[in-house]
Amino acid sequence: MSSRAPLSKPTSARPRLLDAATRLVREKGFAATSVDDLCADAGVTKGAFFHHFASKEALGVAAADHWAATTSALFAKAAYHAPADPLDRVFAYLDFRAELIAGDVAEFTCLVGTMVQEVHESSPAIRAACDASITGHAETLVADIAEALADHRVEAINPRSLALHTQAVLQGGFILAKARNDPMIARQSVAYLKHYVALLCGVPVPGGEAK
Amino acid sequence: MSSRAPLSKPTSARPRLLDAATRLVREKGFAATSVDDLCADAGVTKGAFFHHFASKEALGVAAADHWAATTSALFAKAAYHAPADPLDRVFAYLDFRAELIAGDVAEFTCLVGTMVQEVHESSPAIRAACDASITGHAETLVADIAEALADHRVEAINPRSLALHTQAVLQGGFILAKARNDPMIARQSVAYLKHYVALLCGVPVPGGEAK
DNA sequence: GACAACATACCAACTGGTCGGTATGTTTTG
DNA sequence: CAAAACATACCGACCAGTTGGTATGTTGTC
Repeated sequence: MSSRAPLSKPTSARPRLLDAATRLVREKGFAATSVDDLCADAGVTKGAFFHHFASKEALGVAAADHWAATTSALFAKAAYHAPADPLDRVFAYLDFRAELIAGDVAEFTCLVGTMVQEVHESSPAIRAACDASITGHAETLVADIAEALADHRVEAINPRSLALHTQAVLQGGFILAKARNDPMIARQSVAYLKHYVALLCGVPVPGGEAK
Repeated sequence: MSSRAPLSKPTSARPRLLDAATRLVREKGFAATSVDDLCADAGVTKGAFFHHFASKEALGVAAADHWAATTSALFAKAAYHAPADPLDRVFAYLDFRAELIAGDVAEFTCLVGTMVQEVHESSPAIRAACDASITGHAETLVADIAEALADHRVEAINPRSLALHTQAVLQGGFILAKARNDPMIARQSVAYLKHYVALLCGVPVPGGEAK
């Protein structure tokens, strides 16, 4: 999608605009975030914006790609990969996701989930970039889930489908957190998902379960 | 909120604007739907719009209230209340929700879930109206869930919390359906939720479970 | 029951401001 | 000095909201 080489100095306009988009779009949504807003937040002029991005839509695609890159780096280096047992890794992943749900709503919610809800019909390019981010992240869970299910002789469940379900639960938790202005419900939904995986594999849910 | 007596003829501007909002906001989002768009779709003039609604935000609140009223009427008369056993009613509710997920994305997704994602920070009034719609619907599930859990000696689960979780799963399914442009993932998430409830209560999941 | 006083429902034209985007510069860098 | 990386100034379209009006009731009073 982008053959633009990121060889410029790190304080250049492009990365600052992507950071601004990551912040502002999660706060206000894509349509309500104007190009002027982004420029003001990033401390660049409109000329710089349209030097780096052909259109606002192109920025949306780049922001989704940027989000995919930064989140995949975050999850790649996270500690939940450490446990030797696959099921423990799945539990650790869910615990990690629950830990991330804290503070202000705009800080823990998902950029691509927010964007795709608005533009899924009007912008096929942004929709595809958001899909790639969500589906790509789900794909990183498939191996652990598949091993965990196989270890516990669970045969009726498709690992890829369950991985996508985990993302649905997270996205839904974010929406209810926004509606109720309270992160708790999102953490609780992750806890329910963890409980489901435990029941599925016939093990006690690690770390208590009062809800 | 409105002391306006609905004595006027049924083809007046107000209900047609609410219907237009229900349709257009689900397609394009709240910010991307202009007052002119709404007027054109409803076949009324801008003067009529601002006669009935003080602002675009006021229409958003009214649309959320209208959504709460129409959906609660739909669910109140649905057949899933028929089974004598509470757990069967919960399963029937989830089957009903899965049945509704069909056709074009904008036809089965949730107006208030879409709206609240965009305006949760910028408009407290719309956020509260959307919260009331979601939380109010979840509340209609609490009694059946509580009875079902009690019948099967499940004590560690709070019925109200589980009711909210069902709504999170649905909202998350809608987002993934938008991202992937495919309703299947949303129906599948409801199937996972049904499976969870079955495991929780120690009964076989009714109606098969291949995923 | 006639008529003034008022209320509701709507309309066409308009306003100030903001939108995404462009044209044309100037500065920085290899 | 050439190209990339900006900055300034601007454009037409569109935005939410306002204006001053009309047509059609409804209501109170004698």
